[in-house]
Amino acid sequence: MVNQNLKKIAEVQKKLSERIVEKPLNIEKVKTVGAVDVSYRRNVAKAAFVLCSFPKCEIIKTKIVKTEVTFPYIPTFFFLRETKPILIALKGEDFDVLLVEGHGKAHPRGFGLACHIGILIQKPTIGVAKKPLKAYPPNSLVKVGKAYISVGNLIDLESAKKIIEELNEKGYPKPLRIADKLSKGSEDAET
DNA sequence: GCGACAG
DNA sequence: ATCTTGTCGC
Repeated sequence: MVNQNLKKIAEVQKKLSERIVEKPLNIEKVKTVGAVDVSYRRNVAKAAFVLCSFPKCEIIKTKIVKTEVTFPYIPTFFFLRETKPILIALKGEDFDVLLVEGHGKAHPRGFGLACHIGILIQKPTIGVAKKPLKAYPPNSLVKVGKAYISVGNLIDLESAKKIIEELNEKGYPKPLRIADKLSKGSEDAET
């Protein structure tokens, strides 16, 4: 029964949420910001990674990796679908803070995709989503423009908010807009 | 079965 | 997210 497994996974999420470190991040020391977004086409997940300078946000590099889709989308279990393509896209990359398309702590069990990625890579991560989930911990969510921001790992909400405000462009953080556009791009000229 | 929420 | 016709607003 899939639901029983999800119940167990939900318990794991709760347990892992205790390992999230929420602390102020010295923005003066943030020089680069990374961003990841994933799009889908049939059974292929296309993850786009964008690296930009901070706070000027000049694009330093971009990258796209394709992987096979291994899991369906299930609300509040988004990480099952996106973790693998994101980790592959991040392989070998460096940055001071990472923006993740999806919620962080603003999740029913306080452990959205941005937290999951943040625990795995042990670097500051910020969750950025277009819509809020139905339930989330009090004071875990803040809106900047059209984006819903929450803590991923190794940062607090105030620091995260400041960074997103710096990167805000047309209501959404610039590097994620670019990652979104890239991941959806139709540069299909391959074998 | 009903209810239903990131992408 | 993706697919995809039609309609509304600028």
